[in-house]
Amino acid sequence: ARPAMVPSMASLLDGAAEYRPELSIPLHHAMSVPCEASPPGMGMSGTYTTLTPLQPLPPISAEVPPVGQSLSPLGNGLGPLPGAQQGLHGYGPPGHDKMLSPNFEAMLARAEQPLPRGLATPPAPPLFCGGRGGQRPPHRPPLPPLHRPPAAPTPRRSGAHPGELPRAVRAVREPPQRGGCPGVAAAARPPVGSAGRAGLAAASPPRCGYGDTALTRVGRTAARGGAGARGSALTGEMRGSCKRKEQEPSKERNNSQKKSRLVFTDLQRRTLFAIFKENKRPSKEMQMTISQQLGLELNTVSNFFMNARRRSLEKWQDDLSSGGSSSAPSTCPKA
DNA sequence: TTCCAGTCAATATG
DNA sequence: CATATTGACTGGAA
Repeated sequence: ARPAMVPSMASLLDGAAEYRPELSIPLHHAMSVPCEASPPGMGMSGTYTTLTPLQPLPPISAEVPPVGQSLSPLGNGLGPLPGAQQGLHGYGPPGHDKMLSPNFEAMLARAEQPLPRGLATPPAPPLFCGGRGGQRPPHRPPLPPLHRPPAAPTPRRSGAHPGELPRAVRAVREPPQRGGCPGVAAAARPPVGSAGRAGLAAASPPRCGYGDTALTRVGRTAARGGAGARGSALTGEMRGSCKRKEQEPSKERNNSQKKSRLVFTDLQRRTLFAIFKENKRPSKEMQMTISQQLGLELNTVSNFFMNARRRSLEKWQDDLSSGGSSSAPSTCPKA
């Protein structure tokens, strides 16, 4: 009983196939998402996630041990997601809400960049140029209240995109870690209490590229008792935000527990971006599936899309205001 | 209930 | 070390 899956989605995430020769399945090279903005010399084609329909997707489960969720691949051979939505529906029709900023592709491009690991890695161009964030960017005045640009009318709750869900999010595979760190992805979601990785992280050199992200965060993550804690556990406490900033910083901060920010693995990031590119607002079911397949929490996935939507917009506005033509360069002109 | 804007703070990068 | 990036959290609104 597999509801229609989004073919586009599946094809969407193609390109990563090469990572796993063993699984080498003819991926639909038809549309590797990112190619458009891929930086020269770096086709992301090689670094993509493969969400092909009906592909065995053991990788994730293997590399990203879901804390409590079983990432059963929705596909052949793999059991249906346990609680899950075998029948995902809700994937917006591909290309549905394309409210991407013209430059958004840069984002994808970045996401698609090959792992920096040892390879010639192009300097990752800043995606959301000007990345603003909470920290007042020295060069960037606080963004004025964003008034949604006409061009990107966010269909509030567009009733969900009646789309199909890519059964896709299934065969996500971790690119071969060039450095030889197999299964770094696992770090993305360290099993609760997986302190073991701490050592690894410690050993790893600090600056690793996205590809290494997983490792990068491990150290702290482990320290905090596992990323699993993220989200729920940390709810509130460590996150001094908005109004809560007043609270004493040291107070609820469980002493030694420094909250570590989750850093998506290359695979996760790419997959998410790829999906985002197709569907800015995946349905809940879809998000759940994605989360399961990627070994992330639903909140995380949800946050990702939320941030992506917002940031892609900001980026866009930014470009516009900068006088940049919307089709501006994928790279941040400013700065 | 979900989404968003505003923010924070951990990370990544130069 | 300074700055940029980005995942996450909060309160409020729809």
